[in-house]
Amino acid sequence: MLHRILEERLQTAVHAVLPDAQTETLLVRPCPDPKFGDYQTNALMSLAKARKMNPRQLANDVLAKLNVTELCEKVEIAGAGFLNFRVTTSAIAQTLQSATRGEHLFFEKTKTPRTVVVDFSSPNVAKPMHVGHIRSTILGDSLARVLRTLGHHVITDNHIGDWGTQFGKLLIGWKHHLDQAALAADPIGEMERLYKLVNAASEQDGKILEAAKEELVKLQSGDEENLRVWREMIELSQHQFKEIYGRLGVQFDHALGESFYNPWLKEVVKELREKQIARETEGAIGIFSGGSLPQKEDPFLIQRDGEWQPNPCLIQKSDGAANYATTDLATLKYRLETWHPAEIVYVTDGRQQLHFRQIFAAFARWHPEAKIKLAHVWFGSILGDDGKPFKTRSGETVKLSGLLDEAEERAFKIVSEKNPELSEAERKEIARVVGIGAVKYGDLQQNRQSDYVFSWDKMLSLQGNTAPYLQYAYTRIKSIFRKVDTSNTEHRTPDIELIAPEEISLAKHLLNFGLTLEAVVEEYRPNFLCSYLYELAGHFARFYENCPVLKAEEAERNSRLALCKLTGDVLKQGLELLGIETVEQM
RNA sequence: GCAUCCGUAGCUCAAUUGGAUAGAGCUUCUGACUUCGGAUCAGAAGGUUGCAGGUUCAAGUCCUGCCGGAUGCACCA
Repeated sequence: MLHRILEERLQTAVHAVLPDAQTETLLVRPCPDPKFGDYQTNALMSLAKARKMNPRQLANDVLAKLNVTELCEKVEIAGAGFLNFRVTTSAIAQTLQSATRGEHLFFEKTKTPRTVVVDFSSPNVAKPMHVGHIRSTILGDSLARVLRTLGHHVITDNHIGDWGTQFGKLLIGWKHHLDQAALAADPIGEMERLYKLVNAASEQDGKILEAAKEELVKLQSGDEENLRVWREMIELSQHQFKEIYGRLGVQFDHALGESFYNPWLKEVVKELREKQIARETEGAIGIFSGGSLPQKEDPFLIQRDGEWQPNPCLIQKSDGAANYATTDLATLKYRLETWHPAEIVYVTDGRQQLHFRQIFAAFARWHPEAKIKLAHVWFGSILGDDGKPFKTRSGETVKLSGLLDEAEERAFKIVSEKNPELSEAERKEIARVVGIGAVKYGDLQQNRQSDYVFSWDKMLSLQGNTAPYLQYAYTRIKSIFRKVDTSNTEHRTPDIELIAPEEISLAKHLLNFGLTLEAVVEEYRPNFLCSYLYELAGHFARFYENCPVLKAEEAERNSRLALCKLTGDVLKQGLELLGIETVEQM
């Protein structure tokens, strides 16, 4: 890509002036404002600062050594020491040309592929999936898609909650209050009812809580009857997962639930005790500070009344049972030994930040030889209009299936209004793609770390910066190609000439696709891709308004057709990376 | 109390991690060719980035102190 070549030239020039300069910092980025140029670098300023040089003087020296004559019409020094590149339209056209020949789609596969495990979604057995699961599911899926497309070896794993203490209560409910008819009609609803029933009862009555704990112990020690019920609950839940993931188009390579790691839990605790990373505390076993980290960065310390107090991570409860942390450590070790990843990405909500800091720090002490990047990709909470954690008026969470239903219904109403001549089946299919796309885009489009104010209208919005806007741009392109005689394939690799300003800015934007994908992976933030695609659709819409394609003279028409084709390809690929489908017409 | 995150236009959010004149959408108002698909496009209006200092060529972004909010802090996951 153009910016890569500029980067290489810049690095050569800088090394001619400063032989010891660090290459990684010499980056070329798109200009924030086209009036400055197409690409810029600000690296010379920090370089000059570190060496106490005059930044503009350094820029001058570098510029004298810089050879980009065949790519740029001019390179200017601006401000405190920016270097602004104005590239020639023929250099842009050549890049587009190579794309029409199928050599690339404005991105390059990585030269250093890594194995990356992406852990996301993680719903609980016997509970309905609700809006809270959507962020993890969609974020994780999108990150996995982008990583994979850039050439990394990705393993997705759904760490299902199938082994928690909730099963004690569920077992009590199942044995004493099960309504078979309700279970047949709505298994998740019935299991949820049972859980709530017993949970409420156990808050009133300590005996019920005790009984629930006993059922749990029986389950975990292999009681036949309890295992049978437990398996049935999982089986019933699988149907729900399958349905939701099917609708969302999300697939996992593995779905190793918490129960999968049960056989290793004792050993994890034993090893950690032997290595003196964990020790007994008030009957339980916990991991304490290793003392190697600065106190402020140590996740096993907390400041209380001006003094540093232990903040242990418990890996075994006083009743001898393991917990969440134990399972996570066993999981980590299993993944490391099974898949040998260079990186594991955990997509969960931000409330688990301390937990993961502890897990990562504990693992580093447990297996100091392991060279692995552990990333907690966290996201904000879903809030109601009142700024508090989101609940419906009756105190329920919004169920994911209902959300998706409503999204499709709203989209169906709009499609039917706009295109009543389409058959119902066609409108249903378009509504599915548009509705689900809107929900996904609404989520991915914002910075994941921001808290999330839930609103039906916003989540299901079909106007403005939304998936339908991008999908619509795509259908306009497809519509053009329906009107072209496709038996004449001449338009596929025509000479591309960029003359109109709308053509040029559209073409320039296409070149930044790869840069965007790299940023998405670097920061684990698909919203960069959303912004990119939204701008791309905007550039296309302006091009479309101002540059007739089919009515143009042959050479110009072929050039513009090629531009349309490439825009369509990038839109489709980009949306696909967000997990969003496209339709030919809508 | 301590920790993490946040406070940006009337509302909902961006801002490529320290870069140039803080950008979008929604809302409001004005306009557009007898449409290569109007689910579109152009324009206007809207800001002391919570407050006060500091660091530097440059601060929404980093540091300090306040104010306000969310979340987490020992046997839930």
